[in-house]
Amino acid sequence: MGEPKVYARATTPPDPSPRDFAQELNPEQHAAATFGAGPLLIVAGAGTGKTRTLVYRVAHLLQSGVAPERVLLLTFTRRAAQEMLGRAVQLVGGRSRQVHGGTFHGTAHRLLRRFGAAAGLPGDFTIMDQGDAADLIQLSRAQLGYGEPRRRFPKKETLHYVYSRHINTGIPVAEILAEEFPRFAEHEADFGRIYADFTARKAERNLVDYDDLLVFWCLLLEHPKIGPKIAALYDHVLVDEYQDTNVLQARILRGLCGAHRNLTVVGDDAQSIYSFRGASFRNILEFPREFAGTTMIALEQNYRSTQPILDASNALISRAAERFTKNLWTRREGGERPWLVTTRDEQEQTRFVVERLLELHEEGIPLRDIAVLFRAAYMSADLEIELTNRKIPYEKWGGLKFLEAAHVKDVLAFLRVIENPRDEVSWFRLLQLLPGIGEATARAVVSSMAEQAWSLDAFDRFPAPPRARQAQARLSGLLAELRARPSGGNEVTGDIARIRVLYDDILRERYDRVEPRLADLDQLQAIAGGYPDRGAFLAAIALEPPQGTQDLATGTTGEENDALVLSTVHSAKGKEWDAVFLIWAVDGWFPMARALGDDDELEEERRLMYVALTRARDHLAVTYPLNAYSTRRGADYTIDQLSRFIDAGVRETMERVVPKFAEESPAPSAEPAGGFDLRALMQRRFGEPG
DNA sequence: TGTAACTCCCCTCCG
DNA sequence: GGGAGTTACA
Repeated sequence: MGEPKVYARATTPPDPSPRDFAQELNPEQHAAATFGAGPLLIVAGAGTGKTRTLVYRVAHLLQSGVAPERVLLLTFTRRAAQEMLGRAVQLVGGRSRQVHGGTFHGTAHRLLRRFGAAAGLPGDFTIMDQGDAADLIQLSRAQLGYGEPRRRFPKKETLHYVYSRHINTGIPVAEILAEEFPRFAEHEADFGRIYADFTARKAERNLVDYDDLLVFWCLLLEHPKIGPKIAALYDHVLVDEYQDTNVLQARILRGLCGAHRNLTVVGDDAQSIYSFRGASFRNILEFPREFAGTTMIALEQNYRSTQPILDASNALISRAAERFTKNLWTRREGGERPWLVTTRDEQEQTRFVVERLLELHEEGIPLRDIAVLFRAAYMSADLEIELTNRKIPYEKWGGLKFLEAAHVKDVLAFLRVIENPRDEVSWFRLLQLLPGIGEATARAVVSSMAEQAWSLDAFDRFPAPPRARQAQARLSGLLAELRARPSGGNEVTGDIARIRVLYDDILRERYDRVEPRLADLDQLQAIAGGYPDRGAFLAAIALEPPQGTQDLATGTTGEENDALVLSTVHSAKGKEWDAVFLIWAVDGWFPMARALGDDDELEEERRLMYVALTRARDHLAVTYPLNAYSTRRGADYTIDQLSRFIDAGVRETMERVVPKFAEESPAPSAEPAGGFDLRALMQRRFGEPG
């Protein structure tokens, strides 16, 4: 629902004749793909053909007569589902397209539009993203009188985080506060009051946040009348990346599969990296207990990486405390050891990465088969500048999203109040765009509109301060005009164009860096062209936000332009490249400073680094600078140690490298506390004379 | 009383 | 580069 339809062909070719999958899979993969009925847990290490197995399992089900629309495939991103179903088409033909595939949230959305009314959820609800939800909580907070800056009170993001954590994990708020925010424990009752208001507010305003999508789905499934109806839609449910699901999602699966128990989940506990979304790797560890009679199949043969890369990865993860034991191995011969690269500072790290990737490129590796990974999006800033200077094309995945930019949210707010006149968050945002109207006035207007059933008249009549009058009239005229025009007919782009007649001037006045922001709006307009109506556009953009710059490129699919990939490790999940660079492998960066004091978080950082290393097929380089500029200290300082995860055992599996240019300027004076033999490093590959 | 301009501070990961 | 907190001004 609501996504642009992209079909490769106008007509479907005849289904291929049945194939013998035993020839195309290894014994474990084959057993998993052709498994019969009942709960199945596939524990699949990195690069062991997890996706392939799942694709073949879908194909097997269809080939053995299961109707495609009775199969549900839940994946981490919508794109992953499309990719898998596309591959299933190759195996068993176009029927695979009718398999229901998508994310938990996307599927929840589809089902709620269809069945939500019966449970008291109107069909035309608006989906809020995380920022919107926090803004709405802020309104609840102000309403209840917690707005005054008296004692230390949690900010809206914290309020929302605790709420979301409670919903997704089922842990009582008091417990979350005690464990993670002891300084706010005394405010527990206030949290409760704010959450009650927030929940009521969402219901009155017809707003639904990410957590609600799952909660409502879960509640519908547990509804005596509607639950069985939804559960009866599917005979088989398959879940990818199970290690990144939370207890709420597990509960949904119980409701969905309780009757037939045909549930297949695939995952790798060693790659669980989404605990901040309430996911727990214990979910996958406990699956066999949760679903009695589970069959478990482990995939350990790796088809991606060379053995030296696997050796380093295995060494890294072997320190993890709790896990299904598995050791990756490969039949691939040879391969060089991963490089551990010491540089003097960030600039030299950048220089190393650029020179080395150009070298690999000259050896014939396309840029798009090379990736630079990092813990957090901002860590690639220096590299991006250099790549731009050198005119090396790149695309960046993850990090600060396009949709979080203030000017984009502004424009979406116009569309949203047209779609849902009760959208308080968007009204609040729009009102503050008018000159002379700030938080207090906006709040007063919104509450008076709430009393008047959110009619546009109510907006028209409010006594704006004199200098806002003209803008008020223009805005009112625009909204009336857009609302009068029925949505549809591919005209969301037109809507945005009209909005911009009014808004571009506001943008110019309020923000700096006007040109790139206007360019963002051009892109937003282009994206909107792919959707049939405003509702579909707004839902899609909330549920499947464009992931990187590539998604925003208009018209092209990216096939013809060869570009290096820069990505956060999180966004690199499930992907692979011929050559991978992991930069900033230093304590405080990776693992991040705030994880250092918490064992669970530290373990997750370790798994995250494991994900990073296992993305590489042939070449892997882990780099770290010895000095950094710290904004906190306002000065250069020496880094204490490289990432604690790269301990002696891991270093043994790696080749130590110091870039040649390190010698062109004075070497760092002191050996870092982590304790490497710098002189030995200097002798390596790059340091050797000639 | 409320807005707007100013300063300071701190900064993950994502559906 | 944005949000929270502070201050000057209508």
